[in-house]
Amino acid sequence: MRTRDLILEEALKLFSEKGIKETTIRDIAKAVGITEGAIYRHFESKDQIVYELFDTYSSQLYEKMERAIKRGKDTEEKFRNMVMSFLDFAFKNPDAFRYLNLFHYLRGKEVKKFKHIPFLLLKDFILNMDREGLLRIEPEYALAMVTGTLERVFLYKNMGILKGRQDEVKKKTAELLWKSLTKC
Amino acid sequence: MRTRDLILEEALKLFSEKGIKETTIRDIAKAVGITEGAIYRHFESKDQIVYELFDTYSSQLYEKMERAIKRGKDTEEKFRNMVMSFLDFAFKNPDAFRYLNLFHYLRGKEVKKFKHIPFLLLKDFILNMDREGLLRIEPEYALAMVTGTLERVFLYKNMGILKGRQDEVKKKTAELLWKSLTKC
Amino acid sequence: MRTRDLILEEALKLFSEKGIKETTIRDIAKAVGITEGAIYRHFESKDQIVYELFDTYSSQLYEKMERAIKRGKDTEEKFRNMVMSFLDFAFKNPDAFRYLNLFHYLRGKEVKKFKHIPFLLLKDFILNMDREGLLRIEPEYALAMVTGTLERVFLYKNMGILKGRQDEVKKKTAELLWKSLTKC
Amino acid sequence: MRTRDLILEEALKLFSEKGIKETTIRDIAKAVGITEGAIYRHFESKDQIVYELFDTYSSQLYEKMERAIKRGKDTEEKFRNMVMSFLDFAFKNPDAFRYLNLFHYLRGKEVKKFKHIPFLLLKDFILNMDREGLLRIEPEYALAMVTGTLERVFLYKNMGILKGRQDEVKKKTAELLWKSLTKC
DNA sequence: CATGAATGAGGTTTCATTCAT
DNA sequence: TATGAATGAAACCTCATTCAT
Repeated sequence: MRTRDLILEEALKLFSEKGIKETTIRDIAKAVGITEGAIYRHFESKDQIVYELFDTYSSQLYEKMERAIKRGKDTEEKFRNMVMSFLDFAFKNPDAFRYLNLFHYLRGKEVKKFKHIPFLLLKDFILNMDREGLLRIEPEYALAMVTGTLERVFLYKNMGILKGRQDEVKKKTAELLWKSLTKC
Repeated sequence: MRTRDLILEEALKLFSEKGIKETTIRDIAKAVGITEGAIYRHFESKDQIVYELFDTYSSQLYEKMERAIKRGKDTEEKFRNMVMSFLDFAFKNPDAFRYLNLFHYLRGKEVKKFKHIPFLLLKDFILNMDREGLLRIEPEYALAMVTGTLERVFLYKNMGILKGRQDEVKKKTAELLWKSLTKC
Repeated sequence: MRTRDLILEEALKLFSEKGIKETTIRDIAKAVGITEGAIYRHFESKDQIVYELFDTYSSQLYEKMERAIKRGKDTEEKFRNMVMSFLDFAFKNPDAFRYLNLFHYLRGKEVKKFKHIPFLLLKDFILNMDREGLLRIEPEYALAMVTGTLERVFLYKNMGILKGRQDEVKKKTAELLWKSLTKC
Repeated sequence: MRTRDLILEEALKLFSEKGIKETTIRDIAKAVGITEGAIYRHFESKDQIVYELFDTYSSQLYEKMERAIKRGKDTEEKFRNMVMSFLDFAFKNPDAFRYLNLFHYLRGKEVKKFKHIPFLLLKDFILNMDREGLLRIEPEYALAMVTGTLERVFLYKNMGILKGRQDEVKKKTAELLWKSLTKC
């Protein structure tokens, strides 16, 4: 069953580099070192690969964030842990993270088939912060700021615009977001 | 020469809705009410349409931001004007804005063929703020926060997550970003 | 729109000779003298060709039989006319007739999408003969005998087993069936 | 050697239900509960399965009819026995019978490889009836009527159009055909 | 300027068959 | 004998682009 994983691995790489439509089954097969037909012994269709990759990694990120939140003593620590685990996942799985981001601009309704959407976890957390009276801005703006900043921090780190060690970046981003969101 | 503009108009709509690869020349022709062949009277290729749309709207946004900056008396007003003009463009041309965003995750090098990249204007502005000693965070982080937040504010407004009048949203976002970036 | 008809014509020929699954789009394209892609300007799919051919020719046969029945003065003449028009169609459109027969053994429920099924006309006619007290055998057996004999007469005529002029064959078959069905 | 028979059994079922081309080696393997490769331990190719099934069942039907004929005292009883044994086979082996019928409209020359073709037996019998002066119609028409009616009686019985016990149907059909063929 | 049929390359998928285990 | 992954050819279909009209 090694081949199946190889297919997923190479598909993820290619999808995140070139886009889903731009990646052909032949591209994937070539990357794995098999023929096109062989892929269909492991997956029913290209769509299934697309789906499975999304499901796997969004669940993975979701659970990582969930665990990170639980590890925190108070809301601030929970928030920082969550942000840092988010970036940790992105830095360790850049392809997967880029891949997950492909779905922001493409779908919407179809995403509801999936078990765990990290975005929803983040949203709940921030709504909770609001209920606790911690936010100095409306929660929707806070959400936009957190998700947007996190995505860009990853992007700019990967593009070389943002320098420094990963640990440092994670810490600084958590710090910066917490301060921006909460009453000074 | 009206047809040419109609083609661009419909192509923009379709590209931003379904994606570039997912939109066929036939789709565009049908939307305009002409046939496939006719498109090639006006454009050499599909790529040319893609290119021209990007060029047009990135220039438009760039110049709008440029003018907004000039209208400000001091750095704070310049910043607020820039942010607000950015969102103004996005709200008034949602298709164009979504379209421009398609290029963040797909290309990179190829973007260098274009005259005016709004991102570069923003970047320069923030570097300048840093030089003036206004930032309380490193400029790369500031850049990530501004670009990310702006994109998400637009996205969430369009998805209905973020409510309120456009004017209000623009003002609030400018306010929030300025406060987050600068020393309290 | 000539090409569209040519495609139908050649598809009919090939389907009736080799079978539907055994005939490829490429076979049809080659027979017409165009490329495979061109077929899809005229038809959405292979299935649509299959469907349209069935619809066209089953309607045609149905209506031909309907007119033939109307031309008869009494039941006997109506019956003979119907049988003869059935064979007339088969002899003049052997491919179409063979093609229609392909569906006896393949489908069943799906056939209900079609407007005019010759079989149903025949069935009604024979049930009517029964109500008039003309049959010496149960109507279901009469139906089996008529449909079965007609199909085989066509088949054997085409295979050369059954000799003689078409007109003769039509008349003899009508005679033979009428006598077999009715009280001597 | 049980597996070999199971393969034939399931292949027959699938072929007669869905058609030969429409049935894959994988379908057969799954139905038997083995894998694709295993089939090739027992058969050289799919074609061999197709061939062997035809050979087996056409011989079986042929011999059954032969024995039935021998059991009759005079021509009428021989004829009735033959017809009834034919239907008996069809009712007891509907898949096999449907399968044999697939070959009427598909092949022609290739059928000559086979030892025993029931059709030829029937043909000889009827030519003999003609020589004995028993037929009131030309033998080719008689042949068409017999083969056609038999096939349809089976078909309509299976489809539920023709009701009644199998024994009854067999007897009635034999009666009806004998009367239709011979001088009253 | 416009039509729309046609091309040709390439995409996804299917499937009989082979082969290492 | 059996497995099941892999092959390779071929099937259906798509689509940017060309071209005669």
